[in-house]
Amino acid sequence: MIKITFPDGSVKECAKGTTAYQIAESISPRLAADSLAASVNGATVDMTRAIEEDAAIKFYKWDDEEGKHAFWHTSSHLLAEALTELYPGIKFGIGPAIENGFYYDVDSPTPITEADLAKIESKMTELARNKEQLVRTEVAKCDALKTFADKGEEYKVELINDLEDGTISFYTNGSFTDLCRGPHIPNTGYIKAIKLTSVAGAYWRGNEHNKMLTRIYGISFPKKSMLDEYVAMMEEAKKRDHRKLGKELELFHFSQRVGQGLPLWLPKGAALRDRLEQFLRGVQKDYGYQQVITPHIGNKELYVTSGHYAKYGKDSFQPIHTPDENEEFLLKPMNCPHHCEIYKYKPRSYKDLPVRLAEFGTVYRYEQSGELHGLTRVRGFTQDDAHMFVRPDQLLEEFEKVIDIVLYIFRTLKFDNYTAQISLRDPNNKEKYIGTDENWEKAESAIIEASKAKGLNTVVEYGEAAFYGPKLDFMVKDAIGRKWQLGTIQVDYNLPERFDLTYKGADDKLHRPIMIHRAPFGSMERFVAVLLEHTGGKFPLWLSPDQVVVLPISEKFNDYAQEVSEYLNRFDVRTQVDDRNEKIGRKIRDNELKRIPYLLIVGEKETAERLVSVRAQGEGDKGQMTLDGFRDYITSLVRDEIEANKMKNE
RNA sequence: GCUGUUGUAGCUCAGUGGUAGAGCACUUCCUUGGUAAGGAAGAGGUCACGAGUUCAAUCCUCGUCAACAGCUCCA
Repeated sequence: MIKITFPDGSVKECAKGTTAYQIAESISPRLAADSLAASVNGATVDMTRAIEEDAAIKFYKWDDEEGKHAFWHTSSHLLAEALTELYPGIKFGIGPAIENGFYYDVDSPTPITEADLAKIESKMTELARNKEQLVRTEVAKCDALKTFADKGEEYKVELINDLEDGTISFYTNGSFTDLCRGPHIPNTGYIKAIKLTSVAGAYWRGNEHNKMLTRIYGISFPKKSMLDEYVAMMEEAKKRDHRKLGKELELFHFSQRVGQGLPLWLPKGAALRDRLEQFLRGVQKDYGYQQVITPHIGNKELYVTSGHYAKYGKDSFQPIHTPDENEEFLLKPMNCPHHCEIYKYKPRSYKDLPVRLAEFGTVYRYEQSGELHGLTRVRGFTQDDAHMFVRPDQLLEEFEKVIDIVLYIFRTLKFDNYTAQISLRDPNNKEKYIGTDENWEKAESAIIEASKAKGLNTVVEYGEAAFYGPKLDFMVKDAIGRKWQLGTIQVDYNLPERFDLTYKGADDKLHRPIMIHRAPFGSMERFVAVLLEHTGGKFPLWLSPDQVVVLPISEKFNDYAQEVSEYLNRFDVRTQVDDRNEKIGRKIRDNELKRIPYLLIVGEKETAERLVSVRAQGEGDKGQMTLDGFRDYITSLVRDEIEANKMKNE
């Protein structure tokens, strides 16, 4: 342990290896921490210098987030310097490092477009070669204000005004001085490869009532080869875009005439989705779920009762009126109220609980037009929804069971790169949520406890809860590194209250059940999208819309090919025949590109001896098999894919 | 929703103030083949939609719809 004494007399103990930056961060997330002169184990240490040195060393280990952060942050200063020289009179907003690179928001007197990026890039490269030091100066807040006010930097002035009183740090590289708390890399000479990726509009401070600034995005690396790798990766990611693959593999389609964000599932897409549904139905049956079906619309009162109408009513598809205008119905934006009514249709005993109601429920939400994106954000989608009504003593166990289902699904589909996010309410804005503090605390601790019991690697996010309860969200990264929320599990004390749900206890009194909402896929649409990008369209065998295509060498063998196909289909192996008048090489190419898992080539020899020549996707020729042999082979592969991960939860 | 960009054949894209082109896909014919593109011919478009400017608009202007990127949002 290292004992650190700060000038104000406070003492902090840190594990050895803790970086100065981490220490500074842990004391105060704001600028004040930077200028601390701390006493470490008796000796005085300039924390600012220590932070800079940490950063300087760390970017060499490129897998270190802090190091990358410092590197990209310095790059944004370099970008600003280049802009200062190229665009006199330009004003600066903020210029942070982000997950992949950096940006700077600017207000330029002359517009900056994609076409200007090359010019700015070469200016940056030129400046970087000067190996400019990033020089730190510290000034009083009032002096800082004056400096930027004199230069007409209205955005910086606004930022400084929001800072606590005291000393403020500036960093200067070449002709550019910025308000900044660091840390940086030692000099700009380390930035060897720069790519400005795009220009976009962004509102000042993210508020659409503010002025729109120009945001210039870029990424930089200490080596040219690293940039090349990054560019190659982005190109690969583009190939995996689910919108592109969905078109190529004929899975889904959007029609302008049907409407924005309303996907049409094509036969192959529907087959894929159907497989996923059957799979989940099977799992849920094992866990004691009961399937229900509810209508696509519901009386507006249902949502007034649930509280959803007050919260989302005006931003939703507007009510449908009966001809006599006496009643209003909403397109179902969620399934919970319907399921509450199913719970309520008869008196429940404590012996009946948990009641687990599942439905592939299609819901409609009026998402902002600018937010729609392929299948990941749509206006009509189907949730793999279920609601568990449990007694308080069952809450934890039931929650853990749901986690088991989610993890089983992730294992089966090989989603290894996921994170579990505990989404709690914003402690500073409690009025945004409904329900009592007591219930919120109970719900939050149930989620935290269950996650711990299951050994999940979790992050906690405040302000991410639903308005009626906290959530455990499972996030996966897509091919381009974007994070998507898939599975979600939520604890809810509020809806049972609002719908007056009860059960008769052993004490012959009425008690209130607790509700768990959950959707392990999130929605069928989003799940298929993420699955597409995850697999690049090469679905596991059991999910493939077409599992096998039979390729006759010439038309003479079409009859036998047909016979093979019919035989396999009888055993639920999804098989087609490619009887086009094309050469075998052509048929192989086309079907490989369609990512068909198994191709069966049949010619003279196979027809005579009732065999098939097997070719596995991406693996080439696997030799000949008898019909029965291939059937056994493929059905056992399918069985293994689904069963393999099942037992690991115990 | 906001800002910007885009919309030409089923797909990927050229192109022009005087009503359009390529490659792939499609159809027909030739070819009957052994593990990633055989050959020939043909068909296919209200140039997203609506209005305006013009002798003339796919092209210029405005509006609508949709897609893309970013911001904001996500029960």
